[in-house]
This record gives sequence, structure tokens and C-alpha cells, in this order.
Amino acid sequence: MKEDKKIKISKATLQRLPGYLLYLKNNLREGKKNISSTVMAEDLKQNPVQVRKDLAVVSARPGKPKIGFDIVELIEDIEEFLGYNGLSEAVLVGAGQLGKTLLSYDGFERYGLKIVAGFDIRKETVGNTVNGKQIFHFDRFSSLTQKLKVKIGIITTPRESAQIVADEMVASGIKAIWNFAPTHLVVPEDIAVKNEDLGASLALLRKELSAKK
Amino acid sequence: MKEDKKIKISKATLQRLPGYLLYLKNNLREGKKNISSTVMAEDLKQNPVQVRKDLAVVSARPGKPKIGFDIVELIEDIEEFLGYNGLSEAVLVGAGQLGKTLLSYDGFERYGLKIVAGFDIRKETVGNTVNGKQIFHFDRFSSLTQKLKVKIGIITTPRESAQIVADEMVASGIKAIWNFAPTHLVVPEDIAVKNEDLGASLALLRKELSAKK
DNA sequence: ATAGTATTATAATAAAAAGGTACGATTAGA
DNA sequence: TCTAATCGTACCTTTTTATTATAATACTAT
Repeated sequence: MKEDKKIKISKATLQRLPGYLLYLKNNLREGKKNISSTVMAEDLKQNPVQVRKDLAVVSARPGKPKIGFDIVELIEDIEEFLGYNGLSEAVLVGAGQLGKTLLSYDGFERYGLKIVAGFDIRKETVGNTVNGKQIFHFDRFSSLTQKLKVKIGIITTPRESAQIVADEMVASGIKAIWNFAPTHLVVPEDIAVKNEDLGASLALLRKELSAKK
Repeated sequence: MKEDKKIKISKATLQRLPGYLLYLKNNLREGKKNISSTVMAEDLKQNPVQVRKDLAVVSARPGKPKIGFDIVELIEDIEEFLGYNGLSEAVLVGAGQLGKTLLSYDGFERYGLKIVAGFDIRKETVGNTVNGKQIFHFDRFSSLTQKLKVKIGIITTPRESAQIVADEMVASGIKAIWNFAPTHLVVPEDIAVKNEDLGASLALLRKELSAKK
């Protein structure tokens, strides 16, 4: 009953929010209780008004003049907004090194994501358990995923297999795909895809580097 | 002598380029030689004009009416632009599971990045070799980095150590930091930082998902 | 209390960035 | 030579960001 706000959240704002969150948590750890938009803007190389506007989108609680915002409350509101509270479940396909790293990383639960199972096709991998999560044969993907009603799929296979896996995911009712394979996936309109292209990130970093010097 | 183009590359364009690249490579693999902006736009859910504009930024070679663009040439130009050719070297601090995964991943070389060494402080890790790359004690970070004149640093430590590592990196002449630790880093103006916040990506994916249904 | 001040919220506006439309120019192929 | 696909680009629209201004609030120190 709180999702009916008409405020349109811009993509740019959305991308800044996680940054605010990390920053606020750092400040909380340092023992601060409050923080002003002025200080935040300075540290994050932003504009104070921009910061206030961004915060206003996700938090109804006003800051106090002369004091600033309550850090704990802001963190709560941002996490709520980003969905770090409601836990969603995900399945992962491709239990290679990257896949195993993700399976082992419990930190995702802080972000509201729980990987419940892994899938692979290699004999030496199927049947193993990583961090308490079992690796099943990909044959069983569709039936298990549908039974568990999982809506998020993670692809950590080699490039060649990624599209096949994506197709199978779509057929199994997955609605959001987090793709770590370096390829462009073709999926129906109503499926959300987020490509985690480390090469792309790197390129951005490089460009920034060369722009600075 | 090729960097004097005045064309301003927008951040949005830059973020789209790696996507084009993956897409073009897929098409090349399928044996296509040419491709039109119309088709690209359709497949990538973009506007054809946008595609042409983006491509114009990185490639001087025009597309041909009735034929489209030469895929091989486009790939070359995009890779050139993104710096996938000139190889840069990087050092990595924090040889935990994620760190080791990155050290093992040779795919970065395709993106023009070579990780030359890892650093850690744990006795059981220091001295090991991962994928032919040695893990040194962090004590030696500054001297080795300066000797090798490395300009890119990768942080894969736990959150608590990240700022300390960043400070040391800055002091050792690192100019670009690729941060995988979930924290906000404070660095001087002239240092480029790219945060790889998986939680943030995830949040974006989730939002997209909830927007679709 | 009261005055002073830092800070917020909000509005109005300006500026910049991104996106999209329209159209003339070009060219492969019939 | 004609046609249809495609390009490049000038121009317009929308979105996003930045700036400025104003009034209200609440702490601090007198």
C-alpha cells in the first residue's frame, strides 16, 4: 500500500542510490547519527539539491534544519526502496569458477537475493555442494525452477551456452536474467536482462582515467 | 595523435558501446558481413538514429546505403575506441575467492587488461600462484607497483580494508581503481574510481523486473 | 525568551544531455 | 534508369541536471 506513489524515478537517480547507501553506512559505522545534504554532496561530488531530491524520492522522512537527515532512517528507506528487504530467490546456471564464487558469496542476502541452487552439465561438478547449495544437472532446471517458482536466473556459463540457457530460463518462467556471460542475449519483451559486462566496466574506468590526465 | 577529435562522447553512448560490440561479434560469428542500423536497433531495442549516432562517434567509416555497416570494421573501431587493443597492466589486492576468480580469468586480456600480480596479507595465501600470477605480501605493494609502473589497481578485499588499500594505491602512483569491495572510497580528485557494486546491479534488475510486470 | 544561523523543502528557472523525427542524399540491384 | 533501403544530419522534444531564490524550521548562544 505504499507503492502507489506517482513519483517517477529516473534511471540516473536509481544508479546513484546504491552509492548513497554505501556512503551512509560508512558514516553510520563511524558513529555519526545525522548528516546534511551539503556534506553528502561534497563527499560524493554531487550537488546538494540533487542529493535532497534523490533522497526525497525514496524517503518520506524530512531532514531537520541545522541537523540534517537521520542516517539510520535514510538507510532503511533506501534499502526498502531498492528491495533489499523482501528476499527473492534465484537460480544459477554454470558452476564454473565465477559461478562458484557467486554461490559462495553470502553477501547477496544483504541485498535481498538468495541463490537457492546451481546447475551445470559437467559430471565432475553435478552433485557437488557449494556453500550449502546443491548443484543439479541442467536437465532438471525447468522442473525444479518451476516447482520453486523462482523468478530470477543467473547465467555464468561460457558465451556459447548462454543463449540456450536463457531460452530455457524463459521457458521455465524466469522473468529476470542476470547475465555474466559476454554475449548479447535475445529474449522476449517482458523479460528483464541485466548484463554484467566486466569488460564494459573496465572500458568506462579506462576512459575516465584518460579523461583525467 | 588520434585523440584530438573534438567529438564529445556522452556517458550514455559509452555505456552502450560494449553492448554493440557483443552484438556485432555474435553476428560476425553467424557469418554476416554487413548490418544496418535498422536491424541493430530492432534487435537491441534501440532507435536506429541513436545507433548511427553512437557508431559515428567511434568510427569514421560510413555505412553504405542499402548495405549497412561493415561488421568487421565496426568491431575494430569500437575495440580501438574502448582501448581493448593497447594492453594495460593492473595489480590486484585481496586474493580471496573473488580475487582469485579475477586472477584466473584470462578473458580480461581480450579487453586489454592484464593483471600482473596479486597481493594479500594472509600467510596461507601469500606465496601462492594463481594462473601463473604470484601473490605477494601487501607489504611489498608500494615498491613493486612503482617499479612496474602499474596505473590500475583492483580491490577485492573485505570492506574494512578497502579504504586502507585505496590509500596505499594512491600513494603508490595508481591512477585508476576498480573497486569490488562494498564501500565508498575516498580518493583525491585526480584518481578514477569505478565501483563494481553487484548489489546495485541487482537492484536495477529488480526494478526493471517490477516495472515490467 | 530572543536573535542569529545553518539547514531544509520547494519552486522556478536555466542549461545541458539525451532521444527522436524528418528529410535530402546515396547507392545496390532490378 | 528507376526503386527502395539506408545513411547522415539538421532540427525539434523531452528528460535530466544544475542553479538560484525564498520561506520555514530548529539548534545555539546570549
